[in-house]
Amino acid sequence: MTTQMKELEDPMALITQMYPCIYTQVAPQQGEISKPRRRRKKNKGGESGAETAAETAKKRKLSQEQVDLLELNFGNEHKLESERKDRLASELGLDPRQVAVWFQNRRARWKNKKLEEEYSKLKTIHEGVVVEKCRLESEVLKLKNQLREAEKEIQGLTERVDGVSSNSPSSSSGLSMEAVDPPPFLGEFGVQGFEDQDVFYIGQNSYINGMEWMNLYM
DNA sequence: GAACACCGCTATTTACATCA
DNA sequence: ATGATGTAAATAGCGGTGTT
Repeated sequence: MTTQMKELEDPMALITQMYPCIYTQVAPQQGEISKPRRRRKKNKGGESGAETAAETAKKRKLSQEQVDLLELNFGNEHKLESERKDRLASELGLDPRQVAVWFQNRRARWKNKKLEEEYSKLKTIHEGVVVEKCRLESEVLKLKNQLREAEKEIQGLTERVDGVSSNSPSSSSGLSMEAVDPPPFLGEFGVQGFEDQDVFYIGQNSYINGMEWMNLYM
């Protein structure tokens, strides 16, 4: 087995997993038992009917011209009907069987190439997704930190308000925001018109204060 | 439905070319 | 010169399909 084919083992699994509908004919479905192929015996030669080395050598390696014409035909149509096979064979001075074998091998090479292309495409997409995941995770961390800060702010404000109201019961009519720093946690979620108050919008035109929001959503 | 031929596919072998 | 390695051609075995 070549190194290229070894490299394809994982890609195949990956692609099959991601596109089961596309590659069902390529790889066995999950749960499907792939029969172990019976191992082929080596033909050590010397049998009756075996060709001489010279005859075998003569058959080897098609000429560039033959390959060019075969490639041209393959480019037009990957499948080979018997009529076209016979015509090509006579044009090229080859056995129809050789033409069929050439197309068979060419299809296998083409398929391998396609799989490699598909694999590198999926790999690129996967890398992008991983980067995006990292970005979102750090965003989550950042937001959690912001939330923690907001909690502290709310806690501080609550304590100060409690202190003020217990010290001067006459001022129970409302908060005196002059003494309080603007609540930073509203940030980009701040509601127009409520910039100076610790309120959150919870939809349907309802607004609640920070502690209630915390109780609801934390 | 069994037997057969034909075809395509995958895995493997074989022969050759190239390179260190 | 030679062994390792890659590649193309060829083969084996299997399954699917159409025909008789």
